[in-house]
Amino acid sequence: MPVQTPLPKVSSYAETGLVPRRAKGSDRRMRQQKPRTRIQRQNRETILEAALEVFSQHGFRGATLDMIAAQAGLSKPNLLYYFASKEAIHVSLLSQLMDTWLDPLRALDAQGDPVAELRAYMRRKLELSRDFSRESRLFANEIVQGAPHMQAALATDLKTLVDEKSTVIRGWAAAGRIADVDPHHLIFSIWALTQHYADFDVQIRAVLGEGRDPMAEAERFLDTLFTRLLAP
Amino acid sequence: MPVQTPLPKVSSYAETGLVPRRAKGSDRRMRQQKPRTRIQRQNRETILEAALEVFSQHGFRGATLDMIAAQAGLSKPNLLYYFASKEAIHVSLLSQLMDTWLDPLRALDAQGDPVAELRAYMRRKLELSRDFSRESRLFANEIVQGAPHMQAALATDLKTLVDEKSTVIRGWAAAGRIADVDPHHLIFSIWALTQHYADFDVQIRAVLGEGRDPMAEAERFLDTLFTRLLAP
DNA sequence: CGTTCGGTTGACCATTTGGTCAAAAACAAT
DNA sequence: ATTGTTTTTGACCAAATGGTCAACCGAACG
Repeated sequence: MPVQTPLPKVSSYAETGLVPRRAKGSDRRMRQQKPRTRIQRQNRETILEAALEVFSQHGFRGATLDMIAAQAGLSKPNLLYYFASKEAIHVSLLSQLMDTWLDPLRALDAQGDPVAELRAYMRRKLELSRDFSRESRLFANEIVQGAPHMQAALATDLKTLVDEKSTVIRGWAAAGRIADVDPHHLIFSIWALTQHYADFDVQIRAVLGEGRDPMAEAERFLDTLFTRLLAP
Repeated sequence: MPVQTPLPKVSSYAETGLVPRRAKGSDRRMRQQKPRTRIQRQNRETILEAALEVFSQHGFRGATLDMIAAQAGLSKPNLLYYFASKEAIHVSLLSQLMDTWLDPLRALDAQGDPVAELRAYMRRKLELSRDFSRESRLFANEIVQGAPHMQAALATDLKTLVDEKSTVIRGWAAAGRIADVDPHHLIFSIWALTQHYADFDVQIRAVLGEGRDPMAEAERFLDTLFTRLLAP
């Protein structure tokens, strides 16, 4: 049994120890990209919502189909009628998430005011951390453990978008409209600082103690931080 | 079966689903705080090192005793001769880690030059991320999932130390020796920015592409960032 | 040399868990 | 109502996994 999991291409069974198996029954039907009936769309929705709750709290391995089924109010075999496997639910959740997650960066406008654009990006990311902390933790869990299901997406979609926006930012720096900082690391710093408030929520609350509002304080602090960092 | 795990005091079996059970055989002996023989000290060491490797890569639930045993080059029953349970290994690792992790902050000297002290703290944390990335990921895994084994330590040891250093920093700000920023969030930002490079390593490498040195670049970037943030 | 005791392990066990399946409901179409 | 299709589930299964235990090994000590 390999202890050092080799980095997989797209989807790894190494993590779960499962051997890929042709699913037979429902699989054929579920392969249809678009769920047909209303009940299908609705149940898939319910399952994904439940799975998000459970996966984000326990990680992939820590979550069980029974937990997800209970949370969704469905029977376990019923889950597997809508998704081919536990892994399929996880992957579905992750790929769906990726889009939402990148939207704020896509919105960064090369024509806008540089400092305002970057601060707005930071604020949008912070809002995501506040309003979609489960999604953030799901993502964090995945990446911390080596992104066994997302490697590909990171190196393609994500990299492409980041590189593109980095060019814009580099342009702004070259024009002297913001300070001369490395665009990639500037973006990393926005990710790190905003996601930290979602992913390390327990720690932050433990340290701050009762009666404080981490997110509200974070917004003020980060606003100051980026204003000072970016000033030309 | 509860899907929503209630937050436990110190050590929770809820996560594993196991019911506490009196260990009989080795437990009595292993309760002795200090390992007696050299071989005991050495094997415990070996096991913890192996467990660190495995836990940091797969999380608590994702790791198995077989993986750890294989990595350590010991048999599974032998692991359980030295530690009462899988959980005991995990807890041992975490409490050991806590100290190392806080050292850099402890070293923050109220008598030193404010900006230099804070930048040095940041740099020490970044070095930890570089040289002890497994420890960082172990910690991240634990916190992201709600810190089931560390709640207490966070709210006591950690909070105490952070509050203490926050007072120092607030003093510096009040004296106009650094910019007037919230001390707690300043510390959070150092944690977030440095640990991000360890915990999200895969993502960072995927985005930067080949032939770059994330840590070296991070050091320059973060130095700029904190210099600009802290300038009075 | 034999006993003792720390250390080690093969075989085993109970539970958990992802997944299957045949049959039953529920629902639609005729 | 009758027939066909989709949805649901109780009962199972095989593999994985944390943990146990009785027996075994090896070296120190009398």
